[in-house]
Amino acid sequence: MRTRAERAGEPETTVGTRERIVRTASRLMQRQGYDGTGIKQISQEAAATLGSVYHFFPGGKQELAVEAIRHGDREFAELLTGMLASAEDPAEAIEAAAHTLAGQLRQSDWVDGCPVTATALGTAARAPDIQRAAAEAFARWRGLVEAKLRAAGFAEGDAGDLAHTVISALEGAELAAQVSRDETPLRLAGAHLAQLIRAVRNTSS
Amino acid sequence: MRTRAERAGEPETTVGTRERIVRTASRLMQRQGYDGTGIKQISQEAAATLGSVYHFFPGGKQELAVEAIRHGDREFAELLTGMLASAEDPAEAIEAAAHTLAGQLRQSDWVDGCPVTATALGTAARAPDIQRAAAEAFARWRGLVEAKLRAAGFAEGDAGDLAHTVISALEGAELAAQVSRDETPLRLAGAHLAQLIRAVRNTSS
DNA sequence: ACGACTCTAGAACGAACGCTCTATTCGGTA
DNA sequence: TACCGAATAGAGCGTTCGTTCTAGAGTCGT
Repeated sequence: MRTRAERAGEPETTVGTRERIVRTASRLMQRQGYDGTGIKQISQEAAATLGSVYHFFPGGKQELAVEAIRHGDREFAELLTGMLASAEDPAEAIEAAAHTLAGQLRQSDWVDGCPVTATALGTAARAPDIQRAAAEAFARWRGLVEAKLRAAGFAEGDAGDLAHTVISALEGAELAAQVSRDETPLRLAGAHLAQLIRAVRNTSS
Repeated sequence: MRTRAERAGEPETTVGTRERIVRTASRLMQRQGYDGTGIKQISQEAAATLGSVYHFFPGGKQELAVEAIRHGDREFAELLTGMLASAEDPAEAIEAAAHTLAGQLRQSDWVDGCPVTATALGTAARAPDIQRAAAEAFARWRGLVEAKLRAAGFAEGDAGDLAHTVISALEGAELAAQVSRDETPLRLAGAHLAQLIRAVRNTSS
């Protein structure tokens, strides 16, 4: 069922309670992790009540966390799609993506890292649902990079392998940058990934 | 003051209470994160009492977390030193390191990832001490890789830059492998890092 | 006008949290 | 032997946790 605001087709200025809860949960868990984020904090910052939270997510905190990860997944996938489209050459596009990520991370005062890592880490053993949602997110992002490489003429195997390393390296570099409060890891990862992509292109031609 | 067992020079079979607490805290926080790990759980699994924990760590949970990260730092530095010494060629050594990490991760049923990431993530904004200890760990590991590259003849700038990316990529690949419960990210990261190192060596010669 | 239903609202529950406190045991030194 | 500080031991503090519960407000078809 949709709320009045949604039915009226109002713009994003007013958003449904459920969506507000998911967005808030995603942002808070991204910053504080699963255990560091309380349901009450989520409901307060989302301007919702506990009743609403448990109405929309009868599965409780775990169900909410899964939805939060899926939200972060979609969010980053859109961002990545845009960044990959910024240049025809995949090496250039990925280096640009690294710089964009570095800028956003610095702008948030090194607080907003990967939207799924903090939530997934530490819950993997306890909550298979959360771990699975995080794995799906990684796989989706990898698929976007792979498609970009395939479109640029890379062979199927090379594209898949490179996509794995691109996502891993970006993820790790964002982590290192966040912990060190320094964008150098992301800058260097971007440059090295571009160099690696070009090296693989040359060896396979 | 040291305990009787330590003074007597007994082997690792008996270890002091303080060390036992630190090791347990490091292992638990590695798996469950900072907020997911309780002081009481640590004291129980370390076969110590709450009184002992607060006797050795009057700064409470935060002080204990800093010591836990430092412990993980030293532990991984030793592991990395050994892996880097396994081959003269740094490219081979790092690829071997990735494989070793993959094996250990799989062996722990994808539970024991990086010993500092889970603890540092989510506490960065709240606890500067913890964030600083994690940053120091990353810097130390990077220094080890840089020294290996320098010893193999890489120029200072190239070695430092590559070391950044090696640590970032290994970190991210371990994360991806843990979340996906699949060692492919670590295997590919090792192969690609070796390829990247060789490419840099050739361009600078 | 009216039941049916969705959603909002927040008090209250037991459990667990980090931490403080006092009491007790123990080994080394005077 | 007497003593002292290190270390152990755990009851209990106030707070917060995730969750449940009942009550009310808003909106629809009929």
